[in-house]
Amino acid sequence: MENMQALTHAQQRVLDHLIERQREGHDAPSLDELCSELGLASRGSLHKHITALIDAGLVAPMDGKQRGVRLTSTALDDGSVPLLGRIAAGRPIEAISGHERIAVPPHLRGRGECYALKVRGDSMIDAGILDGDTVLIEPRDNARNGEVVVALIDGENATLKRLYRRSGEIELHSENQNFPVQRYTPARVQIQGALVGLMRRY
Amino acid sequence: MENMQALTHAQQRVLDHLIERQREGHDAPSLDELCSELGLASRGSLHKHITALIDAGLVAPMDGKQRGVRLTSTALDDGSVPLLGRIAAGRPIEAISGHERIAVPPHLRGRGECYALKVRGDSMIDAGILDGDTVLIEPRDNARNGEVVVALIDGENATLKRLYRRSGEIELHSENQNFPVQRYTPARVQIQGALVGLMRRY
DNA sequence: GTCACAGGAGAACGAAACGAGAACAACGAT
DNA sequence: ATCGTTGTTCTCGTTTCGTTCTCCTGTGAC
Repeated sequence: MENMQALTHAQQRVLDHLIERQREGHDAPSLDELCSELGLASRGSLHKHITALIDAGLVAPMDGKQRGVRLTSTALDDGSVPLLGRIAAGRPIEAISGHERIAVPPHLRGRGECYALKVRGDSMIDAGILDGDTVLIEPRDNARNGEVVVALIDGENATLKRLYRRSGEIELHSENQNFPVQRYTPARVQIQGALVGLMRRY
Repeated sequence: MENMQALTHAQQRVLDHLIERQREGHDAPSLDELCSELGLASRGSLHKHITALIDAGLVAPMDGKQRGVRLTSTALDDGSVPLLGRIAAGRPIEAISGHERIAVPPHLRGRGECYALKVRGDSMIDAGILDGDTVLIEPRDNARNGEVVVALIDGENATLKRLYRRSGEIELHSENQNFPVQRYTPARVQIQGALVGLMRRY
């Protein structure tokens, strides 16, 4: 946040590799291991980059400890995901106070970043999405036919619905017989993300 | 949480081996046994690592006792849970090969130990439990009225059903109109666990 | 061209990790 | 009592590792 000067090419490459490593569950490496993984022949060069990353606050300082190369929480993926709010049919997303986060097992997440929403209401009950469930949303602006998406209508109302494209129109299906199918012109519907996972506690 | 300094390589290796051992049901080893299993030649070195793990709170202190190497509960709790098999209506649980485990966020777990099952079939679809979902089961031999349980009928068939007690009988409801309600005498129904969580990937 | 700079190679040093081995005390079985 | 096993503690040498240093090379700006 404070020392926000851009990283050089090589520093970025080291950081990317560290993040990749951690995502795959490897433990903290030694400098020699990192060297061979990065195709370097000298620890000294690598050490320069790591100290630069420490100065940038992206890597935790390793005070002489062996295998001390660890990512800082900012760059670190601790398996949690921001819980942004509640979503229901026909209302905008209700923001949840503060910056709450919720733990999510890796296999429920998509590839990239995603966020969580609490479901309010029974509008998707026939899709097995109940009131109180937590859904994981991968931010996207497009979706395949039949995917469940967070759709923003007229820039106002965000809802969780199953999306179909039919002859120039967009159909948003509530999976609940009591709710009618909604049809809109593509211009009115903006896709904000797609459903990639669900968690429920009993 | 308190003394959370990273373990060294060798310490981690010892800890991993101990966890593996315990998960496979072996009893507590002696230092010599551990040495040969780990490929070490000296008890002294191993003992140093074990005391380090004790300091880290991952192994219970063995005050001179023989075969006193026991793991702390925190060491065993890596946020994963055994994935025991698949469950469907009317068939016994299909064991899944090996000792597979699956990561589960802490808030989905009940208080104690629990395990995971993959759901096969649509018999609980109206309860929002779909084919392919992963359910978290807390082992118990009793349940409150209306809870979803893993019930073993006549010691043979395990199913996931909603349980009600009605006038001396036990009713097992499939949450699917196509499946009839099953009624049994209490003697024929054995409760194996209760549903505490659910995960689904899209 | 000169200059600055990013990037890498390699050597050297001190500290820590690691494992071997020996020695000793406590304990159990024979 | 005696012997073997086990936990514990110690020293010692080797390896690994982080750190620092100097030196070399390419590149872009001036």
